[in-house]
Amino acid sequence: MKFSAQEEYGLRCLITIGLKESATIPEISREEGLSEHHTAKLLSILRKAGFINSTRGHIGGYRLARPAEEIAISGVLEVLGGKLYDKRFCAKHSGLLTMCTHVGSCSIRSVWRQIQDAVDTVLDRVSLADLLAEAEVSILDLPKDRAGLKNHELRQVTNVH
Amino acid sequence: MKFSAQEEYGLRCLITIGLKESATIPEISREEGLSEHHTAKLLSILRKAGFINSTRGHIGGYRLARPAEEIAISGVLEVLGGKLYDKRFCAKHSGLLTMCTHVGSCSIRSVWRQIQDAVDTVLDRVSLADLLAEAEVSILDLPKDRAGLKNHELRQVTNVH
DNA sequence: GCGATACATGACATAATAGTCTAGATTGCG
DNA sequence: CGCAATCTAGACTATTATGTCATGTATCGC
Repeated sequence: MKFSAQEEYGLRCLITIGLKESATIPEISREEGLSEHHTAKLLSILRKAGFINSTRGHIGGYRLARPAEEIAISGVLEVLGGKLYDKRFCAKHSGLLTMCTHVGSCSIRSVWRQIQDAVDTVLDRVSLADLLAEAEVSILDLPKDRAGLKNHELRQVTNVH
Repeated sequence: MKFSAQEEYGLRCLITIGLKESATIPEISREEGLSEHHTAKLLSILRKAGFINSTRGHIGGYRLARPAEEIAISGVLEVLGGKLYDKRFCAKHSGLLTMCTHVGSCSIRSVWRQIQDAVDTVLDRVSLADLLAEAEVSILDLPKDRAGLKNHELRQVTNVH
């Protein structure tokens, strides 16, 4: 069970846009250390899903389509990485058979569902606004705690991530 | 965020062994609808991780290395599919940079951790014994509820999976 | 209008995952 | 012993996820 790269990077891009109100691909790309093409691809997914709006042209860029409070992280992750346990799951895992052998007696399915529920419970409580608030606090805290530290020193303090 | 095929199939194989006390590759392969080679690969992972023991030769096969009560599903899934959020995660997702831009201010990391905790809480409560009990009950229930139904009828009742 | 700055899109290349196949080693039985 | 049933290991292939690239479209300011 893993988070996909698309979930990680896509969510980061969304946070960047939220923090800056408005941002262009080159800006986001620079901030997150992604190529512009890669960034464009991720933003395209977020835009098609209705989380952000785009404006073309000289002073164009992206901004949130709705207030951050109304953007649930669960929805964002679903678009970027799919549902953990979706309806097609069992159909896709019937091995060589056309039908899963466990019809009517699938004890694993219940575990998957429980996990899905637990994850949903966490995610439904978190909106983009929560993440933005957290990011802002962290940035403000930084100079106080770590003023004067070089990058390689910082790495040790924070154990990288 | 997805379950991997290896997690799904590997766990199923373990359940089959638990239910039958002892099972061979051809048996498990038949029950789960997997090729024998595929089954062998999955069992090899489970064996190396110490969940099952193997015996070669004519009357060989696999059996649980410990009582099902002592086999935590969390451990099994970790071996089959890795941790959801492990230490190398952020290092692997720094994009083109050698170091993540969010050192010291990573709001996403906290979401990933919360999800990881929620999943762990669910999984730590479940042992292989719980899954075996559930599987046995389901099998016993079947004839009562669905006696006389053909496969294609069953499919409709149970909505496949 | 035209050039600079942006976004849009789909084909392509690369890497990770999933699953197959070949060859070999071990054990029990007659 | 020699054969059949069983596990073991690792190379190979196919599929999917990731990320790049080339090309095209829209908007603004001059």
